[in-house]
Amino acid sequence: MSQNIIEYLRESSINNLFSANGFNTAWPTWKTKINSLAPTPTQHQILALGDSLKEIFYTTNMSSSRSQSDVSGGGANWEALVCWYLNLCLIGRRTVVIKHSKKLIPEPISNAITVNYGSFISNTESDLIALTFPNKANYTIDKESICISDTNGTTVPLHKIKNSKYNLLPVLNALAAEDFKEIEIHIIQCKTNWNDNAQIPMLWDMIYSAKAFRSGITIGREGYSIVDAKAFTYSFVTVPTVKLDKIASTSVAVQRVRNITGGNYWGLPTKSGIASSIKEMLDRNLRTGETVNHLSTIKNEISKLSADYTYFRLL
DNA sequence: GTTCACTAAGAAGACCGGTG
DNA sequence: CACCGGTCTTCTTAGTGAAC
Repeated sequence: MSQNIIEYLRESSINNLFSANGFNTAWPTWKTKINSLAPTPTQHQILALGDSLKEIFYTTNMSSSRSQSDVSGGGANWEALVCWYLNLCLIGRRTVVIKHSKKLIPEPISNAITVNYGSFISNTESDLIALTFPNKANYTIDKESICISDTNGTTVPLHKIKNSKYNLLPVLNALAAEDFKEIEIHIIQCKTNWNDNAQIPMLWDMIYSAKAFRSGITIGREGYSIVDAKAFTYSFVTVPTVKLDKIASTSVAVQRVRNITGGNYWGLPTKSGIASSIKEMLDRNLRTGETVNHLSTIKNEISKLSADYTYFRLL
């Protein structure tokens, strides 16, 4: 089966979600809900799942007993659900959403988003990262045909020596180093509750959008910086778990995230002055790379859900 | 030299009740 | 209504040792 490096990265990203225990146990319940919302999925139904992500998320939150394990696992699960949904809407395009993992993020990218506070190197531990790759041959041809040299000029072997597994991260590192200026980086900060945590995305967005600091803080290392990437945004996605009547357009929590570069979103239909549906992020931040919109690319790929895209485990 | 499996330690994260 | 402090579990990563 021919597969380009972008779709292989997407597959690896989704498989990584299922390797986490919390997501794996929640999945059967969510899948039932998703199947009822999109029974014979059309492109419109798939995209519209974004309006119902909160509903899907809450199907595993119904039990009245609120144990500490639900609390702790909730955050990682929400991240994973958002990651799964965005990747599903991005099939066939050149954008991949990755849940933070050293195994899957190319080093030039993680170097670029690193914040140095004096000599302290703060890996932002950002939740999700969306990468849009350029329209170049290496990203569209079969991943087995890629020919790329690393930063030392050595050709990167496509497979590991012993077990012949695909050498994903080294290949990505080399590609990202060579094409860094043409790659878009979008950080997607996920939080389940809104009230308590709105400061965090606000502060990180301030840091990333600031041109200069009085002292001590710099962004990027090893020669890579977000200002050199093709685009950079920072956005916020919440469930939210707070009661909706407590959120008004005048609330501090809303004001805090209103102006961040990538926008603020939730797993509900768009509400003017408060937050947009997560599905709007696709058009706003993750649109480039194709001339047609997401509905068109999903429509083209939808028949492959039972073949090339079984790793979404939708069926 | 490379890869895998396993273990231990560290960090992240959500949420709630109390307070001014 | 915003903020703070405290709790507890899960996930990730680094490290070690064994096998090829």
